[in-house]
Amino acid sequence: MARGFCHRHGNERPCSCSMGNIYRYVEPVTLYLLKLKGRAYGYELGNYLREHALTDSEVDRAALYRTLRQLETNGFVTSEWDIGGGGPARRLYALTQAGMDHLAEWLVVLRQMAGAMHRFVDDADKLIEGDTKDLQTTASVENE
Amino acid sequence: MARGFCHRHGNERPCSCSMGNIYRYVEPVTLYLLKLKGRAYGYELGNYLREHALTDSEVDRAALYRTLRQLETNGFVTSEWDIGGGGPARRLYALTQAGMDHLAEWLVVLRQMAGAMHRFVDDADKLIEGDTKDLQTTASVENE
DNA sequence: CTATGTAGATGTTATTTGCATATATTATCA
DNA sequence: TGATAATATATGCAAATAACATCTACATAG
Repeated sequence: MARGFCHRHGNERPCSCSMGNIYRYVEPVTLYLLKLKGRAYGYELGNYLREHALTDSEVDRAALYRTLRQLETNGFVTSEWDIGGGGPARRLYALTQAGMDHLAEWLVVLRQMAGAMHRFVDDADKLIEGDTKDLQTTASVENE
Repeated sequence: MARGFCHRHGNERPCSCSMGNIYRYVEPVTLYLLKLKGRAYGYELGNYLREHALTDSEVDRAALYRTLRQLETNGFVTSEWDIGGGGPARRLYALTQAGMDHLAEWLVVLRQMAGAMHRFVDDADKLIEGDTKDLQTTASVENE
């Protein structure tokens, strides 16, 4: 639980990397990407994962592969080998109906969390108004 | 990573308890409560923690105590024993300036995360429109 | 004196993650 | 041809976290 600025993402603003480990929400984002792409393999999904990430923390490829296997165990995705294309064999994943429903469940949870987080930040902002230096302003000035 | 409805919080809606373990954000909420209450002891904070929680998951008292000690180690709070009042001795905590700044850092991070989460949910909602049963509607109907 | 509630702390175990590494196939280029 | 780079999946292990149970200690009600 070090201080908020991390070496990976620079010093413009506090970064979730350095606020203690925050879950990376690999599962919902993976389900979403699978729905978006129709069918895809792990390595490919790994390339889209970052731009849809919910935190600053990058998702480890190992975590993604493990998540996909777990999702399959739970019946949320199916997979089959794709030997055809160039390069090493790929395990093609696709969402099941259960997976679609599970994504919908995640959305209910995440909407709730986003709301709670937003309210918390607003409340806290009102509370500390003036008592701390404005981090964003300070940082953007430092960056000129 | 069981399905989304949990035994602790009933069946009205999917619950973060059952979506795999999601961090409980004990640290920022603790910092916020300390700022709000001025000075307080762990057991007391434990009673307010739930209503300010960012997830459905309840916070373990042990986790709260450990977080407070950790915050002290990092210089974000100070503590002293309060022997005076009836009952067992209480360890009274108070925020330091560094703790205030750290809370401000958390707010930057959480605001960012809340935004990302909100956008994610909106995007995904558009994507799955119609493909899944509407969980909230279904649940509220089931509950009549 | 026992039970209960308050208050804080610790130990054990399980899960999750990050990092390093293994393995295999194809592509590229000298 | 041989070296090596890129693609693709997977596993082992250490460290961090979390849940749950347990423990000490004090006060008060009955």
